[in-house]
Amino acid sequence: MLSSSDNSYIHKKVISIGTVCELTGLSERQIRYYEERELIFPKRSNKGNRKYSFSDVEALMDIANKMEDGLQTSDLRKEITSKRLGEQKSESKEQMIRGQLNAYFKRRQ
Amino acid sequence: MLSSSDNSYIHKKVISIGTVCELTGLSERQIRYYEERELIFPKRSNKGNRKYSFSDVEALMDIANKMEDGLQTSDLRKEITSKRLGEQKSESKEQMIRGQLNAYFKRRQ
DNA sequence: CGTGTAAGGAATTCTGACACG
DNA sequence: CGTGTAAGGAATTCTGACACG
Repeated sequence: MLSSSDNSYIHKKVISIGTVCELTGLSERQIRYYEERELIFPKRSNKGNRKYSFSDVEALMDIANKMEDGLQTSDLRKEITSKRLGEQKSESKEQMIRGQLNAYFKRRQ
Repeated sequence: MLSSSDNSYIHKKVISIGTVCELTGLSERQIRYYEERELIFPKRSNKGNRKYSFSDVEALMDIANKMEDGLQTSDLRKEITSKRLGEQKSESKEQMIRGQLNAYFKRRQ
């Protein structure tokens, strides 16, 4: 029971950051920052250029949505960790609620 | 009955030429030349950079093999056209034989 | 015919830092 | 905390052309 399908190409790291920006609507700054916070893990080419897979792109779109909902990168980091431990359901429910509350108060400002 | 599978990502043109070189072992020059001969059709980014799909990469590896077998780009061009017309079998058989003969004589030189 | 290469320019990407808040 | 930006450098990509054969 895998969450992401194992189509030969989805995990190949071949897309450079500019193209990822176009696909996700995120800025380079945001994408690099999410890497710094260990939410995504691009490969590096010989000369040091970041290379992303389609699954990275999917992950980034998910991250973008959750950030909009008011979650913090630390929340998303925990989510990734707890996914590994199989405790996803209860954890993410809390975070979903917290995010929605955050978003609510942001709009009220 | 499609020859290439329709996995969401295989046809997305997101790979830049340098990465295609790494994936195929071909030079930039060769890849651009095969485009000039209308064997592949990359997209262009806003600023004019070529973007290839995984299916383009597969096509290039096929092209590379056939060029090694002694076929010419014009042969491969015909092959593509005849594929569209559904006359693939007889045509490609001739070309295969021609290619093998060419390769044979090349080695004899 | 198919491919290498030098040429010059334009666009891409990288890092570390300052800024705001 | 998350993101924008200016800075300077290095690597990428592009086109048109000459070369060999």
